[in-house]
Amino acid sequence: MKPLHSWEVSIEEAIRIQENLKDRLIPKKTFSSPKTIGGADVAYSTNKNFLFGAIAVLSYPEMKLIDTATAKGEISFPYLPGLFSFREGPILVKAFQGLRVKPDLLIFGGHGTAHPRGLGLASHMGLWFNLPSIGCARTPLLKEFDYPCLSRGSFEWIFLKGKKVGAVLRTKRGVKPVFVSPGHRIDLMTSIPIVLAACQRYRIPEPLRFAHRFSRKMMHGA
DNA sequence: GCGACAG
DNA sequence: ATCTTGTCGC
Repeated sequence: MKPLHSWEVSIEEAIRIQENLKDRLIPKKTFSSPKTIGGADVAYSTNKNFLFGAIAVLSYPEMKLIDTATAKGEISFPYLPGLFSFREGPILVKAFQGLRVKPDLLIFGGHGTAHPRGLGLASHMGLWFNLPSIGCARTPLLKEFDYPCLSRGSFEWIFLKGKKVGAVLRTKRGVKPVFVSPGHRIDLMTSIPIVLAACQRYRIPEPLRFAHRFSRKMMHGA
């Protein structure tokens, strides 16, 4: 795939890139029914110098592991809420290139459009890979939302300037909800049932759980 | 200026 | 994110 831009940019340039890429997002479903779903996650070494990206591809809706790829790299961008993709993006691109089976859709451990400038990690990487993508974060970034009731599947909207940009979704009864928002080539209403279906027994979608496990495994072995 | 702030 | 022991609950 062709790089959309350089990753070695200043904070000001990164923000400008986000504002430009935002208009290229396709906020609607561009696929029929996904046969595979990938999960992307990154682990950080204790010494604070390296990071390890992992992408796991699972069959959908069976959620059986089909393929996986990992990559190691040096941390080259600080952690700044709102600029997360510039920190984890490069290593995820590297991991993605090692995949033998490309997924029909990708779920990221971060936000999509539920982001101050409408371009979280999932949106950014969805554009980069030109794939439908969903953001599924464990904690909120935007603050305008209510908590859903305790039953699995219930949700509340996340708002940004009066617009619904995401959902606080209860993926497991009585357990802290996750924060779902569409990334690229998908809409919010389509994203919710997909994330729910990807959560079999745990709060976190299976593709993300696999990716998390593999990224940590690589970190310990390297 | 101060607090908030995905991982 | 990562560092960590026990501990409460299904």
